[in-house]
Amino acid sequence: MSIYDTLNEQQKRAVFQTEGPVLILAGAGSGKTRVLTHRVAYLIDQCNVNPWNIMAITFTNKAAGEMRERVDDIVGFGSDSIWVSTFHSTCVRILRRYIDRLGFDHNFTIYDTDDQKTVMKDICKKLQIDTKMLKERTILGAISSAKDELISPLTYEMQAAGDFTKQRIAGAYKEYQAALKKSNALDFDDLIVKTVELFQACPDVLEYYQDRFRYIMVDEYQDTNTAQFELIRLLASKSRNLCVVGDDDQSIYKFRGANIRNILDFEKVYPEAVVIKLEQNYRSTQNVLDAANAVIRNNVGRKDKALWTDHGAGALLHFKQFDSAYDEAQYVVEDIAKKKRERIADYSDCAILFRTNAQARVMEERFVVAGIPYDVVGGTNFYARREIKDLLAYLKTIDNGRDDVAVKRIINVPKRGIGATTLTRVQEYADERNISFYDALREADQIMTIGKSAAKLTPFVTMIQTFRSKLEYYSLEELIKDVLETTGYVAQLEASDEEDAESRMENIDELISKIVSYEETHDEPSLSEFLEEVALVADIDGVNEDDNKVLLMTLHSAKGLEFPHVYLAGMEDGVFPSYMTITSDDPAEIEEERRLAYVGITRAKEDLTITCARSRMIRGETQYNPVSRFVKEIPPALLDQKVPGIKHKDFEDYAEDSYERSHFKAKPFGMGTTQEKPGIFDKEKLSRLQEEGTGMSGEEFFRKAKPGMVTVSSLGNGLGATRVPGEAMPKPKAVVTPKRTSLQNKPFLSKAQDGASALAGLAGVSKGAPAAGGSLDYSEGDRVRHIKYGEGTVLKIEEGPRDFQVTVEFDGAGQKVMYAAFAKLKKV
DNA sequence: CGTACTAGTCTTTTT
DNA sequence: GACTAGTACG
Repeated sequence: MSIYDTLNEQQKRAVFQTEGPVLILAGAGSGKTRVLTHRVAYLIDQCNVNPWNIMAITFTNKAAGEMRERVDDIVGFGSDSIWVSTFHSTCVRILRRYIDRLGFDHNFTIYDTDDQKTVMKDICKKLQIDTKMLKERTILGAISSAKDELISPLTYEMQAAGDFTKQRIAGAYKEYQAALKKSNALDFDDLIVKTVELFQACPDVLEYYQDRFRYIMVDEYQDTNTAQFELIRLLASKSRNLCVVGDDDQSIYKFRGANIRNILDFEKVYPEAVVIKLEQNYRSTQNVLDAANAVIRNNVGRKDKALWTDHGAGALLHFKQFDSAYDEAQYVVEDIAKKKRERIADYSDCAILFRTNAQARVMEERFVVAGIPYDVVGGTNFYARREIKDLLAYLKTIDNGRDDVAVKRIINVPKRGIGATTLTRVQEYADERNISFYDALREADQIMTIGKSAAKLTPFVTMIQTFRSKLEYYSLEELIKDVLETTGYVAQLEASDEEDAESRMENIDELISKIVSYEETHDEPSLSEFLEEVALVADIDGVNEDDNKVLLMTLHSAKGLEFPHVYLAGMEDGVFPSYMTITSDDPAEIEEERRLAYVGITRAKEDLTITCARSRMIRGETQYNPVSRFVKEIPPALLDQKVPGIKHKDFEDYAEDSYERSHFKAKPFGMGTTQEKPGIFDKEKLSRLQEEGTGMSGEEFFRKAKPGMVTVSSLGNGLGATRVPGEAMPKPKAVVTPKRTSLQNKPFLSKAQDGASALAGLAGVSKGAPAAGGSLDYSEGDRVRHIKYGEGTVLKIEEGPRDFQVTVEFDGAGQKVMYAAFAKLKKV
């Protein structure tokens, strides 16, 4: 009995087909990771391939980590020399070694979207581009798309002929690349592009890696863009042992340049390719799969396949529509609480998936109130928070003085009385001499134009230089603590009476512990490497499956994951599929959304609950949306509840026969423009809803909502979102919306997100002067009162680097650790 | 030079 | 609704 006996026939074929190009079309839950890991094992064990010659590429660090772990489990030796990593880290690793061939320094920095925008702003000013007409975002988006397609500034310029906007973008593109080069920086897209350029320019380097990577495997191949395709093509062109795994039905990253043709045309590029389809699903029940199959069947231009399982039909899918997003959230949270109570499921068995990050909010509020532990994946990246970016900018400056963006970010943070005029002068000086901003600072006393201000700049330079020299014998932990202290960053934060100062502190502590754990887990920790790891983390990477928490995330983040109990929330036309795609005249966009729906449905192992709301607040505007078309594409027999009969004939017809259609037919309701007609909802229901939700009487609402006032927006299919134009809906009176403060700024995937502590954050009360340095009017063993938690006993008081950390056992809320300065505990 | 306030924008999805 | 960039003011 070998480890391969547990595989099914197709999986075996995929594992044993080691030579030449292989395309594995792996449906959701068909065990592709198993195939990949067994394939690696087979190569090493049976084919005597040196682990050193094997490369596996994934899209996220999490996927890479899992793969390495599982290979470790079966191979047992040599697995650390297998190259398992993401596209981006692979490229960084190669570039760190060879980028000098392209005229960069080895310690280049990686710019995130924020940094990119800063650079682009400067460029727009320089090129006198009116950012009202042409936004930085747009330009950067265009540049990013160009890079995804390996289009250089020069080529872009040539293609821009005759198009004024494109010409402007071309100019900006050129300047942007020059600016990055000057700062010795690369953006995300550059990581791939520059590696391809390197391979094209230096055949010896390419050959080195071709000889090294004799067996290449690429996961989630449907998500590769043209640049990534080319990178892989170059690497594999010598050995041709390229095995790609993907599912065209799960291609959901077109907006990021993913080219679905890469997988659809694989056999054209590699005519000798062996194609293997994995259709047996080991994850879900047949009902879940039937639903997924029925939905995805409405797409054209896909490789035909149908998932099946021998798991049995399983439970029906649950469907529920609610009056408001609050009710929806309430239901989901209660349902999870019920499952937990009845021991049907643990918290970590449940995940809530939605289309947009913003939808997490309403859910979060309910979870906090219910006291159920949860984690939100994504949203604002931990490393994108202001205080974290500030500190990283210090580290970057110490690491690479050529990074102008970093230097300018911190030159006056904390305030050093250095103003805009001084900065402009310094920049002019730097431009004249073609030196970096930081180098200009070093010569501050030479800059005639700034006069006395030079005196403010010199201490900054001295400080940075000191950090640099200390770095020789310093640990990174010591460095960051030194930075926090010497710059006065913490002192400033403590002195500020900003509401979120406390959560900022927590974030900083979180950063320190990340640095510490980085140092602990790496043999030769370096500042550059730390900064690089930090730049390349994905939201999903931080998810810890061992925590017993409900996970909230977007459908995009959920790809590759599975949960026994899945809730698909916000299934409304206008939300999902999004308004943008419904109004778009490119039918491919709806298809991409449908693939996203397919991804969502197939995340469920046992139980799938689909919910939607009749009304929902989106960007401060209440919208009324019909049930998502994707729900209507699910055969009614698979749902435990009928998709509600909306009093609109066409709509009903559409719902009724959608399952019968092999493909989404021409829209039954006239395309597009804004039409004046009353809403499509049952008037009574809507009236009741208005009364409950907005405080307006049903009468009043309908007076405002008469035809001519209510706009059925141009959703193309006439089913649109209705709203009262130009008039913001009054706040729902029945619903308490707690102010979010520290929750918003909570450390990325913070550890203790229990209800009580989060509730304290929601109350947003912690202001006040810090007690640091002084003494406390209570001591260990004393009884104290906290504004939110009530009374408790002080267990421990520890003197931290900048404040006392007080551990209190509260009578109601349990044990908490808090900063004395913020907790404002009163002795009783 | 630093701040407090206002007006405008926005993400749909992310390495 | 929330966040941000820009401006007017001290």
